[in-house]
Amino acid sequence: MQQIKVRELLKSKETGKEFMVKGWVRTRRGNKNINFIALNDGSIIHNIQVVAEVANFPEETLKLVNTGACIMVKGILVESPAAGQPVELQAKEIHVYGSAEPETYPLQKKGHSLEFLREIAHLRPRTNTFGAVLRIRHAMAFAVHQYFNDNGFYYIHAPIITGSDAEGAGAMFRVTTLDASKPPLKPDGTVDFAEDFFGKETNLTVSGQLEAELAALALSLVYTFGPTFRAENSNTPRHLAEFWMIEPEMAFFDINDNMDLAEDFVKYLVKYALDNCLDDLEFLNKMYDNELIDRLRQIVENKFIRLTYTEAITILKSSGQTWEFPVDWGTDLQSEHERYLVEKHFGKPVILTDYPKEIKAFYMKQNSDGKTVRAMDVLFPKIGEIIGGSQREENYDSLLSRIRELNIPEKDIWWYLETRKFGTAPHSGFGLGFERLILFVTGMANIRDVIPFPRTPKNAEF
RNA sequence: UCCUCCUUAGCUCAGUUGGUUAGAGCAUCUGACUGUUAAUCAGAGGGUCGCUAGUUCAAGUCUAGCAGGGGGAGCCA
Repeated sequence: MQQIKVRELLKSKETGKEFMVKGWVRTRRGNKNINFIALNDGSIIHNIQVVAEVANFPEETLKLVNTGACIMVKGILVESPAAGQPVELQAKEIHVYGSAEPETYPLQKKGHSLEFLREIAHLRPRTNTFGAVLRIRHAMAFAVHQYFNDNGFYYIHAPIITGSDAEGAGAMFRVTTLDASKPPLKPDGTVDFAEDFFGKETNLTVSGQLEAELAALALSLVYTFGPTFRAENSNTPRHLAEFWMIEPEMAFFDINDNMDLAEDFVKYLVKYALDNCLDDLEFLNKMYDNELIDRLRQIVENKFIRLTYTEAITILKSSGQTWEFPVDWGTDLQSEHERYLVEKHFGKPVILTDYPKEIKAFYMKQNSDGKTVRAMDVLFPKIGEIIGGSQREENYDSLLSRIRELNIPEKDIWWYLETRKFGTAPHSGFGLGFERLILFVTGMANIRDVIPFPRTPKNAEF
């Protein structure tokens, strides 16, 4: 007899037929004569109700069928006489793969706080919430590849170990095989990285963008999707030390093409979730955020607002709000300013462009005004910046002079400069924080609850 | 890293101006119930009050330090 997933079984019309399911017990209840077992195998948020006539099973077997236990059930699928489920499985045979002692199993039938579940991240995938989040996370990863493949993009694997910190996106984690207690020293007393594994100082990547640019200037449309590492001491519900980032890079795209792509891409992903994960979204909508599904629909249906940094400053200055941080042309926007624009003033996602060059990265293309660059940030309600991108500076001389202005060591990125020397092309790209997308789509409030095993300052457990 | 709040039973929390034996709900265990839906009902067990030091006749309660966690800020995705 072939095993069937709960997801298929619940849809099955083949009542009267025998099936085998395997999964983990959520609850068992009942009386002397009959037991009801809610069984879940993670294939769907719903459980199959297994009905066991107590007389048909040895006492020891049913005693082990507690919350958390892993069991196999063979039984006849029947229409359920009671409300709550369309079908149920009339058990003929039950085998316990692994019991879960009720007194010590940490997950109970009742709800747990998300903070507590973070402490038992090895068991939290067994909860409804994390089942839903992890299935949605999978669906979003799949949809990312689907979208790009359908639109002629190629998936590039950017290196995870890097020898440069050219983007300056943040503090890095060093990668070394040197003995930390007695590293080889140079005559001046500093560590001699020439003796290290790669013969130079290396770190974990903070961005695959520069490598993606190299590939875009050959394959035209590319994207990366991989882990990214930032050693910043960030303790917020929106930051991780290890997270996943999606970075498309497109030759022959200007900043407007870039915005069009970003908007279309994000809407595709949200729509994909609504079309393919509605069971899980309905659960999250009910348990955590009553406006979740409405908010997702609004994203898909409405055009994003596009305005320049300069226009945003004007709106903020004339808003009549009192700010903790003053608004002035030339300073970066603070969270309170971004939130006002997205949540109060417009009430929908906003794409801000043309920031002052001083507050943006060296590789962004300068506008003819000499003051601003073709940057774009996509700001979302609740989570703030979900995408950061720009048109890239493709002119060799302009890029080089900006690199020199900022004292970026040329020897580290000679290869990046060479792409502008040989067959340069206008191009653009952006980075989408995958976990921030999942935060938005699931309605979860803390980024540690949308990745299976979060890495944050002082926490690398599991 | 800064600001702020929190830490009491397995979980979620209450605990008065410092006062004698620290409570509740859920979970667990025992019993009842012929179809339950986070089943219900009755009973029972369960505590180094985060750790350390101090103030006091007396500390869950006040003070300091440390640890862990939440929220806000910065950095950013």
